[in-house]
Amino acid sequence: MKTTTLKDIAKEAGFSITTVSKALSQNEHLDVSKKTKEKVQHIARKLHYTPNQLAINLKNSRTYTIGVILPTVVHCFFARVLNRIIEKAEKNGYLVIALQSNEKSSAEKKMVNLLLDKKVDGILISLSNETKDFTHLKKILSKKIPLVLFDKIEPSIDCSKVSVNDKQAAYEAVSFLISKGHKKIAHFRGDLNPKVSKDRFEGYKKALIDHGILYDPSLIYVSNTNSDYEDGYSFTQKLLAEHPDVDAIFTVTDLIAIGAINFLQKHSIKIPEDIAVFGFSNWTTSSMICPALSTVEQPSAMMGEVAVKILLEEIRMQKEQKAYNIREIILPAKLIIRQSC
Amino acid sequence: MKTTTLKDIAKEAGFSITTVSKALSQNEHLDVSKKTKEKVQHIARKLHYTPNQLAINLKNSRTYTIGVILPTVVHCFFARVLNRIIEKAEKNGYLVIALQSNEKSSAEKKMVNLLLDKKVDGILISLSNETKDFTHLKKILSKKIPLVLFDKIEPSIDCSKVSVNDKQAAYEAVSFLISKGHKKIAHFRGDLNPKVSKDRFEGYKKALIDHGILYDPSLIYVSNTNSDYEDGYSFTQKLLAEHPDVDAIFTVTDLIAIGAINFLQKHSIKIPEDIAVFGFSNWTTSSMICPALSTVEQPSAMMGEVAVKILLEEIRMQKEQKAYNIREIILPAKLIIRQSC
DNA sequence: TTGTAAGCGTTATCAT
DNA sequence: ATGATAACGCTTACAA
Repeated sequence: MKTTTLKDIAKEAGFSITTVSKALSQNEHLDVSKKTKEKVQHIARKLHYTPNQLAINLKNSRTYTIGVILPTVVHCFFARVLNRIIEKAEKNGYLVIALQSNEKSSAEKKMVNLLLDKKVDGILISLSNETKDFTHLKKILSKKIPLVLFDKIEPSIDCSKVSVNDKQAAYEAVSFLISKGHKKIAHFRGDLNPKVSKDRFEGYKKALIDHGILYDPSLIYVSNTNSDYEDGYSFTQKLLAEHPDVDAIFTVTDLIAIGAINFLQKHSIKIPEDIAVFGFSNWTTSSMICPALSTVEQPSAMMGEVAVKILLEEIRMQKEQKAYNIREIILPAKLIIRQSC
Repeated sequence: MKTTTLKDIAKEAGFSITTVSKALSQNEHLDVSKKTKEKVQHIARKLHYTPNQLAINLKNSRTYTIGVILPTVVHCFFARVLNRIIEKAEKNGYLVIALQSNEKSSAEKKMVNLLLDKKVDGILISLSNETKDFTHLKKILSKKIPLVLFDKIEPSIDCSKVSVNDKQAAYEAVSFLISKGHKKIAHFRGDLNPKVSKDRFEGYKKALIDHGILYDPSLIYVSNTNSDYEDGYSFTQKLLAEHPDVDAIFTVTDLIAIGAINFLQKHSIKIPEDIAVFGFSNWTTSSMICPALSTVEQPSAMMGEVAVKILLEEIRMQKEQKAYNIREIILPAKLIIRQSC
């Protein structure tokens, strides 16, 4: 069964396509007599008319679609962000095309092109760890497509950004450990590139220094594989061998922390009495293991919400040909203290 | 800077739009002289021409976009499925619009309409628990849009389906518990509606019967809130009060099992010596808690992969006006035995 | 109040 | 080998 178009309605109603279009338009001040309007609308309903979005898209050069590129959806944090992005976008009449870079810069670039081809109205990106060249982002901007970076952002790019104050959160977490009497605090950090990893590391260092504890580089272990959990486990083993007197571990992610906890438990080392553990991210898992992991709660949903909100505003401004200022939002994270410290 | 169109190239090259279109087309046997072709392609590159997909979409009535509706992305299983769907779709030139029903039937219906309006080429749905009326699915089919249901499927709908053999997996899990000597096995099940919950329950029952154990309805606890974890915890408490001699618990999801484990641990009940626990779904968490949870691994990625594969095939057939047969794939699940039993 | 015609950017058909 | 024209379905000046 062929889908009905304005033409079909026009034929049936005995009006021109134009009049039918007007009669069906939301636009109130489009002179059509009440009678015609009703007749047309009635026929439209009878024939199950739905406007062909493709045609409207072409006409308006808008798709009411936004694209999202994130490292992966199989990750609590990103899943929560995406969840809120989809919800909020839909509530505002936008659909979301989701894409995953899997931390590959090349994939990210390709996906930007796909979205540009698709003529999405705006793009949201959480950069891959690997991304060091930003021409693809500049390309988006040069086409005047609104772009908002979130979580993994790049300061040098001239677009709105939403991120979490990782450094501050790490600072607070380590300060908390210190306030509990811990003095020799190891840090299991992530690779150098992602800004978040660097920020958390710096927060750690600053907390030590501010509290008069000497920063000891040998207490730092860098995870650059993708197996956080295993790294947490093996780093702890190594750490205990190298620093038997360590009394706390602060990790860059919960997963690493959980690996650490499992090693400690397997070797009957008491948490937090012998060694305290502090994670970062508040994975679902973290509240369910025992001892439950103290960690930093990142405002994931909030991040998604703010990112779409800004993007949609920019899309609107853009459409109305108005200039808009880019915004850089830094959301606060908060400590969640459980039993592991 | 205005985006370049065929018109711009035509003007610059001194050819008609038609010729330019032909010169740029993939279609080889479209008589254009080698010289013109090269000239046109050169100019196209110079002007950074990219075809306007919107126009092509309108022309072809295709969008190379598929829609996915699932209960939520914030769930290991669905995130993994979605992950693979996105990947596989993209590899085949399709983009994915993701939508979440949050287990609301009304939302699901609305989203189907959104996707239909957007003229997606095909739709993938994992039904919400609440969905009992299927007119929205029939609407999709009546428009000849390929539809594939996965995981939460509805047998009565005439479309392809991909699901997991939940009943068989539950049967094997419970049989395993029995083989380990457990005789009084409780079951924490989910609500009645989702087919998966029913299937797992039936597998449980069948295993008991087949092994000569009397099915005792008082050992069944039904979780119909959305707080699986808490239910697992409180059900265990209740269970121990009502059946102090219970020796194993089989749960409909890992989350419930983890709730149970935490209660048992808090009350120093040994796992699996006093009570064994068997979950279902293999959440990431399950391997990280202690004792690590024995569970059923569902082939999530495989499910996503198979679902898109079938959908894309049907889209192709549909486009070529060929008839196709619907397929019903049932994927096997496998037991993962860890320390909790 | 209603209708004609042009246009969005592309491609297919049919001349030339 | 190249090009004019129509068509996809809709919107919107501009006429009538």
